[in-house]
Amino acid sequence: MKKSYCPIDTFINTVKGKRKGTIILHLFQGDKRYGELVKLLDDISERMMTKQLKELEADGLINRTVFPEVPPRVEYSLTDLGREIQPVLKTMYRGGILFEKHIDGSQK
Amino acid sequence: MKKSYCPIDTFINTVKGKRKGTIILHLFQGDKRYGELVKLLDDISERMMTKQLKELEADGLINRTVFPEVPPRVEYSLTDLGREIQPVLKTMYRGGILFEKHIDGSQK
DNA sequence: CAGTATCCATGATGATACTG
DNA sequence: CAGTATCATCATGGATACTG
Repeated sequence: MKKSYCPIDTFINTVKGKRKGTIILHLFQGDKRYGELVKLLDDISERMMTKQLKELEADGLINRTVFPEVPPRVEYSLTDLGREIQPVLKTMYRGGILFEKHIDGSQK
Repeated sequence: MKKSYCPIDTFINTVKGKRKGTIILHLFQGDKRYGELVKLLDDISERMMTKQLKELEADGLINRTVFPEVPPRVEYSLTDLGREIQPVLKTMYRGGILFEKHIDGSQK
C-alpha cells in the first residue's frame, strides 16, 4: 500500500487490482483456502489469484496461514484492517448496483 | 461503464482510472473548468486529464458544457448519477485515511 | 493442493509538441 | 483556453506448463 496525493487515491490504488474487491467480499463470509477462492471466482487465472493475494497480504489486509500437512493447505483470512473496511466495500457494492441499474436503464 | 461479474467490480472498474476519484471529489465542490482541474490536481498530464474526463462523461458521471466564447470555455459538472455516489466516495476517503494511518503505524 | 516459471499481448501512463 | 497527436515506456493481465 502506498500513500497517494489524496486518501481516496490511496484507497482506490489498494483495492483496484483484478477482482480484489470480490476476494475480500468472500473473505467476509469466512476464511477460505486458495483453491476455494479460485473456484469461487472462476474467471481468474491461478497466476493472477496468487498475485492479488500476495498484494493484499503485503498491504496488511489479509493473513496467509500455512498448515504443514500433506497435501498442503493454505488458508486466507482478513486482518483487523481488512475487516475495518467492510462498510466501505458494502457501500461500493451498492454503488455498483446503482451503476448497473443505470446501464440497464440506458438501453443503447 | 461495463457490467462486471460482481457489482463491486463494476464500481471499482469505473472509478479506478488515474485520479478519477479526486476529480469527482473536486466536482462536489462545484463546477470546474478544464484548466482549473488540471491546476487542482497538478500531477496529471493534460492528455491524461482529458482521457479521464472523457471516460467519466461516457460513464454518465459528469457533464461537459461548452460555452461558445473566445477564448473557449468548457465546464465540467456532476450528473445526478455522479452526485448519487457521493456517500460512497466519502466512505472510501475515510478508508484511505485508515490505510494511511496503518502505513504510518508500521514504520519499516 | 497450492502454487511458480515463462512468455506474450494489451492497456495504462507519461513527455512533448502542435492547433482551432 | 482546451484540447489533440505522436511516440515511448511500463504495469497489468493472460495462457500454458511445471513442481514440492
